[in-house]
Amino acid sequence: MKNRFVEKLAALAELSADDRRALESATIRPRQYPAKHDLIREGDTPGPMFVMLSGWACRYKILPSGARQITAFLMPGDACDLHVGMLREMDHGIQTITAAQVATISRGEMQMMMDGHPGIARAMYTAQLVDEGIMRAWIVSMGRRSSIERVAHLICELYLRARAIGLAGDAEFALPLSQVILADALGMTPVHINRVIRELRLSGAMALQGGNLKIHDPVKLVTTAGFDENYLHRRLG
Amino acid sequence: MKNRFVEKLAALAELSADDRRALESATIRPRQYPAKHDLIREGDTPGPMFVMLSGWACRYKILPSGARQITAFLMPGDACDLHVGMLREMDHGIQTITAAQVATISRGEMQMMMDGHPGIARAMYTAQLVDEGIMRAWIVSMGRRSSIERVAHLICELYLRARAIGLAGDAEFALPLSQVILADALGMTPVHINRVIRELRLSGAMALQGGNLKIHDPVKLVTTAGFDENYLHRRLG
DNA sequence: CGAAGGGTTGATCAATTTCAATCGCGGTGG
DNA sequence: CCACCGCGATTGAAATTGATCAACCCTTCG
Repeated sequence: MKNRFVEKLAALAELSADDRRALESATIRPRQYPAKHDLIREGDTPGPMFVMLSGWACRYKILPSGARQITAFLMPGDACDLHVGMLREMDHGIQTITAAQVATISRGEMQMMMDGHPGIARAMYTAQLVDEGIMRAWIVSMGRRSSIERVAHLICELYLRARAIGLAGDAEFALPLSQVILADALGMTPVHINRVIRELRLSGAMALQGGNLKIHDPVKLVTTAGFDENYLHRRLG
Repeated sequence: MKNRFVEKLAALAELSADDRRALESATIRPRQYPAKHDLIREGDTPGPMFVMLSGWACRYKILPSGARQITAFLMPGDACDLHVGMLREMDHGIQTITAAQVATISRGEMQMMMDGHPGIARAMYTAQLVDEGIMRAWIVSMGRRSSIERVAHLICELYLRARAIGLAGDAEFALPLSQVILADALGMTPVHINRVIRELRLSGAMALQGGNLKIHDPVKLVTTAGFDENYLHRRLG
């Protein structure tokens, strides 16, 4: 059973066997959560760092109107909030989407690990930069891409992220996101998401059904998304 | 003449006199750039860290269609890309909006400064967290706020940021952003920005003219924005 | 069996973009 | 000195995207 956290960091920076052991022992005791479980809520005092070992989660914010906006998806291997303990309170919540195994690492423990393992520190900082790049890409999508481009772009991003951690097949991966969740992430209505997905299916680019996404025409998908994978900064080989 | 960088960091974490001296000497020799000057372009190899000492700049991305999306505004005191030297190439550009004084700090120098001055390290990490909070707030705005709410929300953010660095008066501050730039930041058309600004003026909430923004009715502005300043994580007095 | 959640579809409505023009102002070359 | 140019702001009208409202279907699950 692979440790997705170690896998992901190893893809971002060179890790020694010792680095890997440290990361593995820090995440040896994950907790299991059901779907739709709040790991932390807006207004809570920040606690330890979360590490997703399996399952998906999201950051989200609820507006006064009751509308929800998802600001990030967390996939296996993703850690969140390296430094967040410095803040007084959370400005958003984090909730599981599927059942998930989540490890926690205290701020002190993480600090010690990064002090003693420069490779880990490098990988964590790079992961942070990638996350920021993803946030910027989301801003670009929301601001300047049409609904069909937005959906296609998100699918491209999620496919590459899934593939980077060994969760995607050749042109297919498990995408456990309901249309409501996609709508909340992309700033659209579920109704419109549904139509856009149909349009992408009819165009032959991709198909999403039963939590499984198949990319039928990668070139078409990438061009309709205007996707440039540069921002994900994946290390070669 | 105040050093806005030191001011800003001091507002985020306790800084000793020695910390301040270190920051000041690192930014003693800023360069002057004209408006609309690219500090770094998408595709460039990342260089040193930039520190804005005066003037405004923005991060931006150009899409294949030629459309531009601004993903962040940089104001005096803002530094960018603490760790960005780890990446192979920039996934976006940074351009001055007004004439600006910009200091550069090499990655090595910054590392040494943070190693030797824990207060500086704390302040930098907190600044980073605030920047991430701002990005998330932008995503929320673009996804789930109407155009008038978006504009009002951005104005609230910029006012508080300006005030935090002593650049805002009681209910007024210099906002050197053209309607085209606001449009590129908020994912709208300049035409519509114009109408929304008029609407906000007619409602008595605020007025923007000649690069100066006056808040006539703070309560109205905040409520139409649905603004919650929590995410800016400003330290108490 | 009934209810709930997720997906799908049609019809209508509203927000925003697009297109097209005009205006004012500061700079600049003749 | 002044006509001309370019940029930013402003306004109107038409076109379009995506939201809203309202069903209906299917599957799962208590």
